[in-house]
Amino acid sequence: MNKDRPYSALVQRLKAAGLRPTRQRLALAKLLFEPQSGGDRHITAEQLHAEAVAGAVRVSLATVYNSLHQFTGAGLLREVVVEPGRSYFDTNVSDHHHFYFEDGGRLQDIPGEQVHLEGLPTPPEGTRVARIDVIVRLSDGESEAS
Amino acid sequence: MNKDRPYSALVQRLKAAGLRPTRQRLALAKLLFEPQSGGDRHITAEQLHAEAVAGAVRVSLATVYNSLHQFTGAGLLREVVVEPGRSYFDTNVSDHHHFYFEDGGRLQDIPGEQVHLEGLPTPPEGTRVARIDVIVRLSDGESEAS
DNA sequence: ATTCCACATTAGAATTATTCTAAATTATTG
DNA sequence: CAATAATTTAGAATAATTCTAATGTGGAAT
Repeated sequence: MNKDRPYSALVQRLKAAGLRPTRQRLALAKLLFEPQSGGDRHITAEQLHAEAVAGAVRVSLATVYNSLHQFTGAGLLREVVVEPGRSYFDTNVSDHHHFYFEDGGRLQDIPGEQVHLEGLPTPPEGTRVARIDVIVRLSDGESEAS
Repeated sequence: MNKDRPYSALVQRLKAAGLRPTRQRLALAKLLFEPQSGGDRHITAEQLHAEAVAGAVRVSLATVYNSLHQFTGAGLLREVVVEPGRSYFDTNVSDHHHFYFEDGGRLQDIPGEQVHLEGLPTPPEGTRVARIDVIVRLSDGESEAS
């Protein structure tokens, strides 16, 4: 009784991205993009896999990795690298930046509109700017200047 | 005939950092910080280990990792994370940013003075900004706007 | 509907970067 | 020079991710 109504919006998104709307991709997309379960999220492959398993979705870790990379390639996700040996995937693909809480390893979005970056040199000949990442690393402790 | 004159400047740097100037730390520091061999460098543990071995320095990979982390903790190096699963160590610890060439995986410094970042929100209560990383990711191909 | 086939999924092995462990070595201090 | 504590080391262990080869599945064509 929940097999008959496909999540049409998600199906469309996947199709538009050239990805077959398979059972597992749909389930993962739902976890990632449906507002009630997610909204803006920063999630690792392991975490998403755990969520899927907890939600009675049968999907392998390999498929979670495959899907995350395919979604990223299709512009549905953005990969954020903050620490060596662990990748976060961000469901917010609009232009924005991040706070990173070093104690705890959590990420938080900083809207892109309010931040202005000036004085960057022009990229070398033959290259173009694919993306600019700004990561503000935070530690526990009050800032010193009063 | 090169054992008697210690690289006093490096010895001092290590001592000042609370690290014993051992044979291997000294050799690694030389590779990292001596202008002729290095200057501003972005290097991985594996690369540094290979250089050491090539230079007839007997040092284990574990010690290279240990030393890199100790140097980083002491403020002699800065760790730069650009891609999952690989850490670069930057011998330039002054305030600056990076170009990252996605095709090829190379890093290049962008001097900090010329870049201005405005409109960042104040960090949440109880935290302070440890560092701000700006990574401009470059792909091959000319920028589209003429 | 059934068949077919390219695309997807999977379990488990393999790989890669890094960290850990416990023993051997070495720098420093007395 | 001996004692002590820090350091180094080889190799095992871990962690995240990717690969592989076999099996399963979506959807177009019949």
